[in-house]
Amino acid sequence: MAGRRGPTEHGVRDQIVEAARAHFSRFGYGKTTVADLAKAIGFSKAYIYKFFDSKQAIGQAICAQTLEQVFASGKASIAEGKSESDKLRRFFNGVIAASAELFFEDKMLYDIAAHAAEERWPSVIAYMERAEETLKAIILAGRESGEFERKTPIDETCEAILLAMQSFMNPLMLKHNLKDLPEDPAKVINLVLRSLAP
Amino acid sequence: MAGRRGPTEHGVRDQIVEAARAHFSRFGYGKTTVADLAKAIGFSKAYIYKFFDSKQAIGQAICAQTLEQVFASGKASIAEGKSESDKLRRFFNGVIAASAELFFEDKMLYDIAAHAAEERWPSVIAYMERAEETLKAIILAGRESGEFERKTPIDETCEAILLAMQSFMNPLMLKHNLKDLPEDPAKVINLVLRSLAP
DNA sequence: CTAGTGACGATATTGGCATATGGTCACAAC
DNA sequence: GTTGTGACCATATGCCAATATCGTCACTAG
Repeated sequence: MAGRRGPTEHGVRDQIVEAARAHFSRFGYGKTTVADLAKAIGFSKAYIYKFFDSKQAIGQAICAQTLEQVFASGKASIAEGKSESDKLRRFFNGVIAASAELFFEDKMLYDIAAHAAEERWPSVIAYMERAEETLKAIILAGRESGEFERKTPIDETCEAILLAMQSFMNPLMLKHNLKDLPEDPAKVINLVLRSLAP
Repeated sequence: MAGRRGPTEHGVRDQIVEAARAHFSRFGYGKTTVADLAKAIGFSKAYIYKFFDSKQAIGQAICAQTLEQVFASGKASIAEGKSESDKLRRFFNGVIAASAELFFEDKMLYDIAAHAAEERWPSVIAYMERAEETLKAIILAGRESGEFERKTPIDETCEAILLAMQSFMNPLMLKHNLKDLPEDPAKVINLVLRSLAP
């Protein structure tokens, strides 16, 4: 994990993350100081730096946590899918719905994610990689069952789909596309499914 | 035309636009004052306002001009296309190449376009509408010739394609996708063409 | 050794004030 | 009528000192 320090497993690290999540969510990243976090957990500011390289590293941790939840939401939506097409549709809808909810219900955390996307933080890279893995599994299953075409190289297919969905998957871009949810992503998903037809 | 005033055809209007283009390009929108423009054309600042509602209206004009050139670049690329698929590919590649060139060669003007996209200025709406028209013409021709499928409603097809290509067509989003040009858009175009297959 | 901190330097950030800028208007010249 | 402007106001911007914040380090306690 980038930006970490000291003992990997440690109660204080968890306390820091917990306090950071609460503060970032309520006051925003910019308006909370690491002194605030220190006060919240009852230690000195210097002690925080035994566990994290920087304030930004704490931001990374919160962002990773947040994106993890968004991703989990998409992953969970897959279960209800009856076919691989359906699973693909539900996966994207799930992720997008969770992202949009984050935007409306927890704007401060959303802004961290958007900033992370802009700066290409590892948490966003990891999030995209996991999305790609999940997508790949669905498509391979669909190819196996004859639901999808098999000619196009699998990696190109996955990359292309994620690029096409980028406007809705990437928090930085999604925020400019909120007004036509969920219709717009549905249109692109339909296009993607047409492109997957055997 | 939004933000305009006074005589539609007028030499001074053209002078203003010309001076604005030169100044915005060299110093940026923020760093050029309307007094600068007035001085450049040898009139008083007040006279500028006989032709434009606001400084932003001048920015709109420059942005419209810039996007017009980008669009024209894409439109011109179509001519060399041998098939409708080829035309579609060339159109997007042309637009994206022109946009990228603008980014690297005329960053100041690019920034105006990106800002316009963020604020949904009419010039950007018009640009997207023209792209949609052009795309629609190509697809209809392709449907006519049997090159493309005909089941999907034409408007949904066009909207979906533009949404899928948005990351590269929209200046605001393109700037985050410059590092993998032209491979990344090519992947999405391939996906789009697969989705159009009969 | 581990847990923990106060004090410190370097760098952001803020608040207020002077100035610059966007935009209007009444008016002059023709 | 059209062409053109200086003077003006309200707001935005730039600037600079005071302050706040980040991050480190030497150090203490057990």
